[in-house]
Amino acid sequence: MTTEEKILVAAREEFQQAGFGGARMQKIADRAGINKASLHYYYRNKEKLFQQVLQKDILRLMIPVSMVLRDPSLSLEQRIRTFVKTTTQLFMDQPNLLLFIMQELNRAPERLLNLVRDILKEHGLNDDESRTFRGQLEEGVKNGTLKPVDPEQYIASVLGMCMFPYAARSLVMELLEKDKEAYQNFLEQRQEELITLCRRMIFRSDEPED
Amino acid sequence: MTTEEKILVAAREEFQQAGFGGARMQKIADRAGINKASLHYYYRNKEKLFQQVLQKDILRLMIPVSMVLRDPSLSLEQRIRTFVKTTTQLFMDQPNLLLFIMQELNRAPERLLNLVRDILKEHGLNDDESRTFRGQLEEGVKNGTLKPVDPEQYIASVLGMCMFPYAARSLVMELLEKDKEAYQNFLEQRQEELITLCRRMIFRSDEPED
DNA sequence: GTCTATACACTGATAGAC
DNA sequence: GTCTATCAGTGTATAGAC
Repeated sequence: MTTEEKILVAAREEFQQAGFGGARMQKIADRAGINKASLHYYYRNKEKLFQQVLQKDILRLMIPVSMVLRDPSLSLEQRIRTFVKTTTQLFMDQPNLLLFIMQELNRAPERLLNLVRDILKEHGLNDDESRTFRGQLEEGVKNGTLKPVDPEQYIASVLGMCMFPYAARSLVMELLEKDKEAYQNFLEQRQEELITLCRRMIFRSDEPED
Repeated sequence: MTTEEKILVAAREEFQQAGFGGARMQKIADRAGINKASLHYYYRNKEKLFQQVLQKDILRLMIPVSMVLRDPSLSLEQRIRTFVKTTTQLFMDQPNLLLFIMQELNRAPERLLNLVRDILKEHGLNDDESRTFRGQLEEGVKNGTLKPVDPEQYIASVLGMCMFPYAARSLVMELLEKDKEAYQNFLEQRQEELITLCRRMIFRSDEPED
């Protein structure tokens, strides 16, 4: 692991935990096991370092998510399963990733939205709209295979169901009166249940069709 | 409006936007239209001021939410409707409230969880467990009125569906390719759709029963 | 490339006049 | 209660030796 990488890892931890304003260059240097001056040697200043970290994290979140939403090879059924699995895996691995991005996207939207758009454009190369999540939902509603639903409202719901318990971990923990261990358990069991619940909102039967 | 209140409003805006570390006492003073020294006259230091703001905001969020979850006078059907309506109204009014609390709850959980617990204890005086959201779901599943579901997983899902589009506003906006105005529209239409979707996950029919 | 030492700006907080 | 002036502490960033 190069010094450059060690710095990025250390910086990510610090930025995710403290936010840009609360993060301290000294702490990042400590975590990375180097001197504060070396930090400025690799990344000219705090802002540049932050940009690097944030860009990497946005990629880490947006690429898998937007891919699952648009991958033309997936059936509707498979897409739901894949979406649940992908997000669960991602946030089990990176517990603070989502909230960090939500935070910074909210703090300075104009600075980041162009970046996000480029990522979505570059990695969402599927131009067959009928083979996206949205397109499949639209078609299913039109021909009556699915229960009537606004595709975008449904997508937002799936996003919320999959992501919110990770982003709002402490809040949900308290509302459900669970401790850390019980909540971890809860999240692991959630995958199966999520698929069932997502299906029920649109499918006419609880039985899978493919 | 007293100076004290003006400060709290100004401080909330600044803290919500910049976080504790990024917030500047000077900016709070400017927003409140007073001098920086007066800030310290009313609230000894930054930390105290922050605590005041955060406590008020936690109350603003947790009281209505936990009340809807436990109010013994609500039927299951009514509870879903009320939950959707309450959260929608709250976040339309206070767009940054939820994300701010998620942020701070994540940044320093140990400092805030006791506060949250006290609030929940004080305002969740319903000791008839069978008349809570959880209790009603449990009973419905047991006697077959409802589709089989884990009550807590369902509650977490409803929370996510209602709250996530507000907390992750920019993220969802981009994934759905909407601008600010279109997204506002989307959120207004969402109320109706939310009730339908929440019902479908547990009720055997789309028709309301009461 | 990595260190020590230091410059420089900023911020939270206080003293004291009015 | 509200202001001006100012201090002390901290944090980013750089200079320069090795």
